[in-house]
Formats: sequence, C-alpha cells, structure tokens
Amino acid sequence: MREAKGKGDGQENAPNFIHDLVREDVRTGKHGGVVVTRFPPEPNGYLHIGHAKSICLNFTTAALSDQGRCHLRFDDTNPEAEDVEYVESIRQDVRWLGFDWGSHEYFASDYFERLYQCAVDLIRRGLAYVDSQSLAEIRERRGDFYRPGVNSPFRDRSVEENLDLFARMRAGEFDEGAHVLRAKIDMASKDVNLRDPLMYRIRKVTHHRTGDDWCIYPMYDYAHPMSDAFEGVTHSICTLEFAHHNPLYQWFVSHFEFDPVPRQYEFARLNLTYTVMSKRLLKRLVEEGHVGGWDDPRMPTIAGMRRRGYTPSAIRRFAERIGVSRRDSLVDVGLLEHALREDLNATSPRTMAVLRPLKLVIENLPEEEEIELVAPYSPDDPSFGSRRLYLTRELFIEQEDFMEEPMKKWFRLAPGREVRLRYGALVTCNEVIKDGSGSIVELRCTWDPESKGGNAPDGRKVRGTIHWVSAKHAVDAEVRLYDRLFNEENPLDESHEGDFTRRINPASLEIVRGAKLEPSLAGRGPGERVQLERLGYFVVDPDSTPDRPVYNRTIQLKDSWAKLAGKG
RNA sequence: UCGGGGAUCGUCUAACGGUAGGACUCGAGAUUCUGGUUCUCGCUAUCUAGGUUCGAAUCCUAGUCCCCGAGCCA
Repeated sequence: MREAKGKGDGQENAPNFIHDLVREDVRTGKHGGVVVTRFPPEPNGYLHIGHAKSICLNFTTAALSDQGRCHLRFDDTNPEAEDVEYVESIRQDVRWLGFDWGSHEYFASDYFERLYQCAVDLIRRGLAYVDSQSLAEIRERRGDFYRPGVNSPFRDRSVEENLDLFARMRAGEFDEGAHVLRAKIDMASKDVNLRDPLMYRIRKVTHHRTGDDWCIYPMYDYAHPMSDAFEGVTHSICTLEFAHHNPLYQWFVSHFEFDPVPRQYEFARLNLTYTVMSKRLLKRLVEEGHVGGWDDPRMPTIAGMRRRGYTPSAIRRFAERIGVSRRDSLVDVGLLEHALREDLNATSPRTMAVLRPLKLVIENLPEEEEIELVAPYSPDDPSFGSRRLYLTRELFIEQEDFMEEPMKKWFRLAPGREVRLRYGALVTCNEVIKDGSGSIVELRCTWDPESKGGNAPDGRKVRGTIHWVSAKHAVDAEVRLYDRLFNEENPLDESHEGDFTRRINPASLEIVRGAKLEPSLAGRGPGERVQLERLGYFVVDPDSTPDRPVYNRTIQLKDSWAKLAGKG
C-alpha cells in the first residue's frame, strides 16, 4: 500500500507537552535514558478514535528513546464487564493502526498472585486493613467534598486479624460485600481518593482468563500503578479524569522498592464534532439499532472507521496534528477528514462509476462499435498504471451532470452544450427525451471522433468534464453513501432538547442500488480503496461478492461547485 | 460550602519576559481532461480588571467562565 509522503506522519514537530517532557528525561538520562509506556485498555468494548489518540501517543513517546518500548496491557480486573471477545478486537485494532508491541503483551490478571502478595505485605506493615462495613456504611463514612470522612470501626484491626480475614476472603469463605481490603491512608484528606480507598472486593464471578481461581479482584487504583511498576513502565500516560488518582498512584508504588518508579502523566482526551465518544453511548447506538453494529462505518470506532475506508496513516497523522495538551477541546472533524483526503488523494487509483444513471446515446456511433481507450489510474503518477475503457453508443452519465435549463457558471451538460467525457471524447447534447411524466430518460448526443481520448482537436475550450460508463460494459453495484452520524457539532450539548439520539442525522446512510461501475471495479476485494472520479473515495465493503459488489463511500471530494451552487 | 485542572484565530495548537506563528476552515486568484489535486495571496486570537517592567500571552494580585472528583467501574 502506498502512503502519502511529504508533510506529516512523524516528521513534523508536533505540539506535544508529553514528548517535550520525555525528551528532557531522555536527555538527562533518567531511567538510563529508556522510556517504557503502555496502552492499557479494559477488554470490555471496542476501541475508538479517542483510544487511537492514546495509542499513537504511547507508542510515539516510547519511540523517543532508542531502547523504548510500549506494552499492550489488558486491564482486566473487573470480570463482570469484560470478555475475551474484546481482547482479539483490541489487538487487531492496535496492529491495524500500525503499532507493534512485540512480545510485550500483558494482562493485569497475570499479576493477581503477585498483587495479592503485595497486598499481604501492605497489611503486615499496617498499611492496609479489612473493612467489614456495608457498602452503604462505607459510602456514608467517606464523607463528601465538604466534610471529611470518618474512620471505619474496623480500621484498627490487628495485623493478624487482617491477614486471617484477607486469606479467608481469598479462600471464598465470605459472601460478596461482606468485606473489602482498604489502604490505610487518611479519612480526613481533602482528596476523597485518599480516604482509605478500596483495594480488593469479593466477586464470585468467573473471570474470562483466570476462570474461578479468584473470588477477590483488585481495584483499578491498586492494580494499575502496581502493574505499571511490575512491567518497568517509566511514563504512565492517561487521560485527565485520572489526575485525581495520581497521589494514590504514587502512594502505592512508593511503598515498594521499584526501579524504575513509574510516574503518571495526564492529557486531555479527544472529543470530535458530530459524534460521541463514550463507550456507554456508543453501546447504546448499537443496542438500540441506530447503527448496524460496532463496525458500522458511521461509528467512530476503529472497526467502523476501517470499514468506512479510513487509512491507518490518516488517523496517525491526525493524532499527531491535533497535538496533546491538558485543555478540554472539541476537535473539528474537518481536521480528521482533511488528513484522510490527503492520504487517499495520494494513494487511491482513479476510476469511474455512475451512481444515478442517465442514459446518453451517441447517435453518430454505430451500435456494434467499441472504441477502446486507455485511461491512467492516476492523473499524475504513471506508476499507478492504467486500465481500458470502452466508448460505445449507449453510455450512462450522472443525472446530476445534466441540467435542462443551466444556471449560470454551469459547465456540465445541457441542451446544445459540449462536454468532455473523462478520458473519452467530446460530446454535444442534441435532444432531451422525456417519458410521459416529463422526467428526462435519455439524452441524444453526437461525438467528435477527432476528440477520441478526450482532447479537443483544435484546442477549443471545453470547461466541463464528466464521468461516464459504457452501458454495455457496466457492472451493477450497491453503493452505500455515508455521512456524519449526528446533525449537531456536539450531540451532548445540554441546550438541546431530549436525548442525544434525537440528533442522529437521518441521512447518515443512503443506499444506492442501481449504480453502474466501470469493469475494473468489479473484481476488487474487501478493503480495496479507489477514488470514483468526481464522487469521492470509496472502499469495497466486506459484504461485497464478485457478483454483487458493494462499495462504501469513505468521504466525498471537496466540492467547490456545491458551495457555489448553494449560494445561488 | 471543598479539592484538582484549564482558558491564545471559527477549530486544534505554538511562542516559556523581546515581531502572537503553524495546520484546518473561510475568502481571492493561477494552473488543471476530476468544479479534485497543486500553487500564490488574504481575513481572523492572547477570558476580564489592575499591577511589575524599557517591554507581559508569559511574572504578581483580584475576579470570571469551563472541565474533573464523593463506584465494592476503569
């Protein structure tokens, strides 16, 4: 696969405070100049473009040092929400984006025994205790933003009793909710996360990897920093909502002799216009049938974008261009689309297809004649090669490319007007045939045989060039035209009426069944990308078969005519 | 009523006491067998009010607004 070269893709000095800071650490030789990062998804859903930003950041940050590496770690500490189904999809998505974690694939669940032993160690040192309050009591005694918490009556249990209780929790002697293990920090802390946070809870649930080996499971706040430390992570990068956990993160890792001691850094998560990014909301779109699934081409999931025809390098370049900072932002999806077009423009072969066919008959071309033409796949790069087209008496052109009463600045076909059939010939429209109801069904034209191939023989100016296919050679196809999923920049804006699903764009998918493809488009397999000239970039959908090709519109070309026409 | 984070063109993001720059968008033009691409030019910003300084987006003071935080979720 060709890649757009030149501007971007790792070469630019992208704005990124994490990179700045890590470069400084490398320069000063911190951790021996080595940088270890990790991408830590919970296997409970599909990855989306927001995760892509994080993946790019983690991998490119690690690449800042020669011996740097980025781990893929599944944060699977909550068996109730997680499933192996997601593990493979996550691997596939990260790989597809172009990143390689080598042998460094880990699961928090692989650390359960070690985490348990570390917890025992904390108990021995009087830094953790078993609390036997009910959930409601714990919540009540935690206090709130304005009032400090109150110590649990179980806070001062002896080490022996704690050890015994914790062992029996593990052994399955207690019901869910009977006890929890808590870190003994400070119930009066202004930071509610430090008010004796829970480390373990009892869950008699089968884990997707450890089965029924465990009935106590560590909490994120404990498992995450420890996992980072076990793996030798140096820079633990996460989104801003975890900033409050940083003191706790440090508390845990500082109580053991880790080298290096990992440190957490936070950045602002990605928000994009005209979509939603939360797993919960995306799940609703799927479950309520607003879209066809997690890989629906309208979804901002990696799987959806892949099916839509996005390229990994466009996503990477986008991630790099938007930069990394600590401010909340809502990135214009136009930035993503620009990166996409930039890549597709450089890599897609040009072909022709007609979405809404209008028959055009060349009266001075005999029925049996087939004029063979060679058309390049790229207007400016011969290495793309070429394919054959056939000019015949009956052709299809786009309904939109004919206007019976042309408005001003109309360059396309109209009665008495001459246009160029792309790589074909110059044709002039003589007559418009209509059916009983007055709709145009056919155009009668003549062609200038001197213009074969599309060149004006005498250098005469022909402003309009339109796409076409030979009726005899055309292949029928289904084409799915996708547009943005929501009508509003921010579907979650509270000033709107009702639920966010009310902002779904009813025209986000239009299925065109009678599209006519040029022959070269028929044999292409799922994932192949092309430009349909003047229409946009398209990709073959997995639903496609040799007899029944299905193309998805990835994105339209920029259209300055639409802009002009729109202004009246 | 608490704690933490953050405010720079329409959008994203630089400038770290010394010319507010880049990308996207938008506008004008050139080129063009895609009203595409490419090229040229242009418009648009430091949250507010004070202060320090020869000089402030940057430092100080006081405000304002936004985001996050009280799961046995991550």
